[in-house]
Amino acid sequence: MPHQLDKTYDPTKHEAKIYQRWEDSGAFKPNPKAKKDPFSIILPPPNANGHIHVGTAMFTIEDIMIRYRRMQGHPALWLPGMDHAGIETQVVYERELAKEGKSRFDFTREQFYNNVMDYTKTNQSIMIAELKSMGFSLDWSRLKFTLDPDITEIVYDTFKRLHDAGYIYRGNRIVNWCPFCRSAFADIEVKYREQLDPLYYIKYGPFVLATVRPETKFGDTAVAVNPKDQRYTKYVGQEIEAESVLGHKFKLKVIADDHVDPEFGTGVVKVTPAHDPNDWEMGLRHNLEVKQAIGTDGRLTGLTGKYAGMPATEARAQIAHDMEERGLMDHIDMNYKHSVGYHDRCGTLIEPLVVEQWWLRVGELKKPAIQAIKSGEIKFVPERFTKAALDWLENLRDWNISRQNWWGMRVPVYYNASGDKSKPEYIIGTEEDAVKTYGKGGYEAETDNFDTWFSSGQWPFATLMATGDFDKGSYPTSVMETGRDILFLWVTRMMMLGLFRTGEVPFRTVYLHGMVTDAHGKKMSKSKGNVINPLEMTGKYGTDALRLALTIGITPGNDGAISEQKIEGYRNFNNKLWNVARFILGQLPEDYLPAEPKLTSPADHWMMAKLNTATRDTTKAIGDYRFSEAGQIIYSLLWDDFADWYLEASKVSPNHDLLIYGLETILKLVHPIAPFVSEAIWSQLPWQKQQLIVTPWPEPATIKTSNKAALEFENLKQVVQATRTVAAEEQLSKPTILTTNDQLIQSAGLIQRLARAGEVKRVEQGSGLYLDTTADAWLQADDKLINARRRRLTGQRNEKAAYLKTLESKLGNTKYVESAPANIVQETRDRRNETAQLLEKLDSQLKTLN
RNA sequence: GGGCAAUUAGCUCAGUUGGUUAGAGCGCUUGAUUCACAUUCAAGAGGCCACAGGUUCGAGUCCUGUAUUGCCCACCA
Repeated sequence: MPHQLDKTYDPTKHEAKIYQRWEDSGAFKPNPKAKKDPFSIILPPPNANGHIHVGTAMFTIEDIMIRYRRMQGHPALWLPGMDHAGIETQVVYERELAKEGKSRFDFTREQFYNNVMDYTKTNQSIMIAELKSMGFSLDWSRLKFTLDPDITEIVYDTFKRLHDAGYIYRGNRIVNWCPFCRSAFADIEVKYREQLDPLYYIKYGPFVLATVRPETKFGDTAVAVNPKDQRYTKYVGQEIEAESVLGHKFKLKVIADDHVDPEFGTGVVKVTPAHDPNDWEMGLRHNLEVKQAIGTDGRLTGLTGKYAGMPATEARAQIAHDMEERGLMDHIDMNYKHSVGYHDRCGTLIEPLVVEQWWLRVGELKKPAIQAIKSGEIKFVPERFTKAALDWLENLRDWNISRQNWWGMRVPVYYNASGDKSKPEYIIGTEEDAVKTYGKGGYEAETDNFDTWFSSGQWPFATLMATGDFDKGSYPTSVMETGRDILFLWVTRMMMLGLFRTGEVPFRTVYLHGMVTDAHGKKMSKSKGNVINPLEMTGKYGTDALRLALTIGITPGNDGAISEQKIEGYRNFNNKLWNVARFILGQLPEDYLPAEPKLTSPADHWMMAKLNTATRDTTKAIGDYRFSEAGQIIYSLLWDDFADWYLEASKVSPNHDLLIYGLETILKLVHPIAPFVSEAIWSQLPWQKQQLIVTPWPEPATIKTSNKAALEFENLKQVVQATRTVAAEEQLSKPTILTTNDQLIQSAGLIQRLARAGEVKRVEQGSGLYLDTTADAWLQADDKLINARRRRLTGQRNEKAAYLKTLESKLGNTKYVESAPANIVQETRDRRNETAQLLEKLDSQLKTLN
């Protein structure tokens, strides 16, 4: 019997080897022989621009589902991928460049792209190694990258199909422009921050009006008032003359528009269609000219005279100052609080600008997604996100899918530069197509890239099409598990694009996890210094410890706190499991082979019942996405039941087959959450020829357990615990237990050992300290001891008496007896009887003291 | 402004459709320990389940309202 298990479990000795063995054996690939329905999850592709973080480690949830389904006999596919993550990677890379005092403008666009590609590829291999170290049973043979040629081809094809269906258009509209990235962004990529800014009340001909942005006044093409505002009715439709900060006079139309709030400022607003989304809308309604005062570089344009070339932020103060000098400033409110948009990736102030972009018309596109949610074809865990997703989709406006960044997937468009007006303005396709259409040199390639979410929004079907799994039942995928924070950014878009392209939902269930926070529920951030590095933790405590810490005590959709202390606790759990195995294996005879366990002692029946219940409950919990609960059930099964009671009991008379059966069952149950330690122990079982990862999921045993026998052990436990309590409180050493119960006597040796009792004696009539159990057992005690216990006994007695009273009044309530379910009422009756009996014993005992 | 969470032991959190005297881990107190594990064992203390109403035989759980905290969305000249 090879049972040279170390005294403690050392994860570093096992993990890498085990992972290698799993991968080499092909266990991560969906088993073609598995008979059940395919189960598939697409890994949300991590951004290949750094190391994994605790958020990435949360994909443990997916591994749990995959391992569980694999063991259950489903062909389970977990498909890994890597995201080029467009702007995010570019920003990270540019930060690196900045450290060397460089920027992307020190390179050609092509050089830059190639450098980022190298950077990404390097990071990818780091990332892959780190994902492997987490124990993730991803099928690496199917690894995909968002910029792979086959993926790109599929994304391009979708784009063409969308275009042909009339969902794509190119338009010159106001967009969220980031002057640092020199790119437009979607509304959802703008994060608003509340801040204080001066609110300038400037003189505009006959008006005084409030503005935060005097620097945009060169782009003003009207002044607006509310149509109902009596104060200004006479001006509506007129032209006013005002003085420019540059000295000259100019004229502006006065328009009436409902958007203007008469209560705000003076009720007059300058209208700058080129630099404000609302003004843009007003411009459309009133057919106003669009004059661009700020360029894509964030600097003032030629329109602004001497201010041209000045960054907009600087220009503001300068212009305000100059206006004051010229007497054009009425006053300044320095306490104006409002929220201002910043680019969520690079943190630069967003400049609304009018720039031509590619747009996705969502009006029709979103309908099937809305329908799929409403009909329940796509379910959310937790459920409350259903409404959030619906609301978002219903209010969704056209999506700007083009980006002017340098790192990304190019929009596959070629423009007509042939001078031949009979040819189309642009085509969608390859360069070859462009040559065919426009002739050599007769075209210009689009330089815009796709919004990274436009391509990753196609990830489920694109990856499966590229690997050839699409038609083999892996699509729709079973579950999409990802962070709550990208519900709108990613999940809803996958629904729209997936349904458009395939006619089917991309996934049936969306499971959203919350954010991982520090020990006190605070967001982790470098500046706070509270970041937990998953690799540091797994190195110190083992991967399984981290995985358990990310599973237990964490609720779907809610933030979950994690601390080194918590991880350490689960390291201890793994060590406990290891030592349980060490202990059991150490006592097996040479050449032991397990047989079907026979239940002989009450402890056996009790343990078997516990194992069955836990198996059933764990299975149900995992199936219902209650992973935390599953973890807790197993934790308690191993530690509280198996180790603390059954193993201890087995020391008196071991039942090897049941010990092994219990150990194996626990290893199977815990494997999805703690794969390494369970596999490490499993590999020590010489009769097990296949790896645990591919071993069938346990089912409740068919062997009959006796409730009566199990209950006997439960009684014994209570006697033991009650004895321990008294012994601990009164500092007794080896107390004598008296009992009138023959069954207890049969387990005398066991009780003696577990309770550290001196003797267990059969008596005709009990005396001494009655142990608070349903078994008839007493602790032999002299008057001194009983007197010492008197206060406690009285307390106990009063507690029972009060409880009995509530039970009796409950049963005295006819409404309760009539309307509560029969089994609940019966339970109450049983408890009443038990309590009454107990009370009687306590009373008679107290009487002997008087 | 709209929405969603959360509020339960000192801390971090469970508590599945309403039904035992509300649980866990950590922390704390006391004690133990050659015999699988000090990454251990045993025992203990600690809770008006945020507050106020309501529904019900019965509420931590359902409803209404209030407060505090966090998040999301929209608007802000």
